[in-house]
Amino acid sequence: MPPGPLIGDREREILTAIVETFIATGEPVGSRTLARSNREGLSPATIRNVMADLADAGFLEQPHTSAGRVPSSEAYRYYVEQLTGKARLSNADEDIIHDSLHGISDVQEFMERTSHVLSLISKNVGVAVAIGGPKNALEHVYFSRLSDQKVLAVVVTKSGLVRDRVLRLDLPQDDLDHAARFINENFRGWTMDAMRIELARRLEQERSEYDRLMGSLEQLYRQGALATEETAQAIFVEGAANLVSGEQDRQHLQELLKTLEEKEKLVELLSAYLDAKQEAVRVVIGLDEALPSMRNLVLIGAPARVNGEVRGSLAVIGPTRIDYEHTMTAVSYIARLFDKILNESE
Amino acid sequence: MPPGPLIGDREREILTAIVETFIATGEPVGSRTLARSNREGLSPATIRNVMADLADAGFLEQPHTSAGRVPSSEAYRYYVEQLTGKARLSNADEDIIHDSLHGISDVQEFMERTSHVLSLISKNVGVAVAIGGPKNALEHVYFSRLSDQKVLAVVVTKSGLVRDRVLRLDLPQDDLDHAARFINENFRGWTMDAMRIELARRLEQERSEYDRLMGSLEQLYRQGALATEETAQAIFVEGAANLVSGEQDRQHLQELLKTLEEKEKLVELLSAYLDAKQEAVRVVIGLDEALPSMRNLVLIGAPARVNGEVRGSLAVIGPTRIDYEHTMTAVSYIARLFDKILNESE
DNA sequence: AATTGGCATTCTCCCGCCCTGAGTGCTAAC
DNA sequence: GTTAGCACTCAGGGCGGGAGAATGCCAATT
Repeated sequence: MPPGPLIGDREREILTAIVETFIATGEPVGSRTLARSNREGLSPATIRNVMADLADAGFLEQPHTSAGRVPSSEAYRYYVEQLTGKARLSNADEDIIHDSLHGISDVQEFMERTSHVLSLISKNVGVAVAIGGPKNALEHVYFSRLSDQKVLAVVVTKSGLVRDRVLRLDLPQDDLDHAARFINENFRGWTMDAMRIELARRLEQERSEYDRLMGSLEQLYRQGALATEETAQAIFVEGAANLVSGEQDRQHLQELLKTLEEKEKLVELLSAYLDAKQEAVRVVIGLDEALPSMRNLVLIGAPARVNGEVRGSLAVIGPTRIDYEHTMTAVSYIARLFDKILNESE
Repeated sequence: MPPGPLIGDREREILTAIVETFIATGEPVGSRTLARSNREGLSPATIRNVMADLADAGFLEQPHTSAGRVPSSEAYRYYVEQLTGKARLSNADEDIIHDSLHGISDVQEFMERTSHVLSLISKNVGVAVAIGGPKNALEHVYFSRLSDQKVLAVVVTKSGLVRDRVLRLDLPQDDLDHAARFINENFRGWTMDAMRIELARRLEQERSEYDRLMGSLEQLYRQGALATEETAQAIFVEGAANLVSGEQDRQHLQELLKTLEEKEKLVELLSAYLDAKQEAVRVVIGLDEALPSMRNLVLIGAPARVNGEVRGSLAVIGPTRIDYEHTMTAVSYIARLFDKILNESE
């Protein structure tokens, strides 16, 4: 091996071969197996030498002395990096995707279906989040009295997120209508953030003089009628069952499933690793840094954009032994589709 | 044993003892263990005789010759039947429940939290469904144009279910407003079912003469703006991870988790076993009749009513080895709470 | 100098074996 | 009706001994 931890052609080829056969078989791969499958006729002994080097460099690990080698996290990272990204989805997969996502017009529905589709074609866990960030533009609001104590507030944003909540509030329908009209006329098209700030300012300003409209607005505002969480509006997780076959340790499996049920944690995870700036698919290897129960799992995700604006993220969570190329292609395909489908429906 | 499959006092006592220790330990229970724990000093031999009788009657099964006995489904049914139902919830449990369900005012939110609470205190799978049946009374509807091609339709029922959907429809806001006003003025308080039937009748009647309002109504109706599914509006399942420790067979576990992800199947299951007439908690042993993947599981559920009207159902799904008394108490406690909490907020 | 063949060595996994312990069923005695 | 005793059955755990797969190293080969 040349000086330094640099990897030459031969090493690279063998490393990817190891990673690929390990992904395929799930068992530690030895020099003999490798020699057979390798197109250039290298002898097991040669390969052993290379493998020893790779092990020194931290790319391979040995479960025990007389077992084959297993790729380390570093190896997976390296492997993913040198993928061409030129792979295409099979027709069957494309059909599944199009059948499921055809004719959808709002973000939440898209995400719901997407988590399902992703879990289906990746045979792993599909995750999709619809984000209602502060930059979201207000389409309109709508208040309606349900009963003495309850008011239904519906906030619709331009991005197609609908948020309804029931408030404990006792205002007559007339006042509600006035408040809604005021907001719709003054703030349509504003970002939710800007709207809230400006509204708060005006409320402050006119606090002294009593005004019926301002009174209603204040009450509504206080009760959070206009809040759209900065974090997720909706998160969809599907295919948890697929992890059963992979994970060996019973205890661990249980923790894992518990974590997948805690939606907030997952949202954090996604937002921690998938940032708005990134363009394409990102692969995160070693999720246990963020969530200990997720050791041995990887995340393959991408932001979902419409006209460059992030509206959510989608991802597959699976074992390190996942089919990287296929999953990455699928995720990126759906991410692009997201833009296309929601664009034409707006 | 007296003639016929009748069970005497002695038999009953031993049977419940077997069921209880099996639930506690999870291992086949033998005559010796039973003799020790039994308050009246019966010898193992005597117990053996009784056990043989019980086995003949179909209440006990033997995994293999030299193992103890395991209760059959029949035994569990019998056991549940003879429970007094007088048990009270622990303070800790009551606190958890009240903390989680305090101050909730709509059905969907209640159900969401309930599934969580149930899974927490039963340490099994908590399920809760909010039903928007055809008997649901219309509160009001609301239509709003989102873009050229899209219309948001919100239907609110008296029971507090909110259903929004985005339609592909191109009507001006004015027409939408007219349509909404028409429906609200004419049909407020009608059941969704009756409303749809009557509306269809009127549309049919006035089909010949062109009317702008009727035109809009027809389009909205056609697009399903007013449909509230007869089945569930929302189903919440939580605690699937709890099944991991119980189920031994890997394959089976996987099927099980898959089934739990298929919400429709679960709704069917609940509606099949929990009928509106029943008053209190029902225990269903042997779910595999309905869903094969659910062998070895039981369902402990109850309808959730407000003022006698069914608004949903809640249940715990767990292994046959579940703590029946505790779970039944919890389910019935929350079912009663449902009535109380939603009553006072209306 | 890079490859390769050979060989001793080191492990895990699996199979068969035996033994132990728990539990039953039956029979005879109380 | 209850109990003690006893022969019998069977799963599970511990032990031992290959078989098989890999490795590491060394010496031979190109």
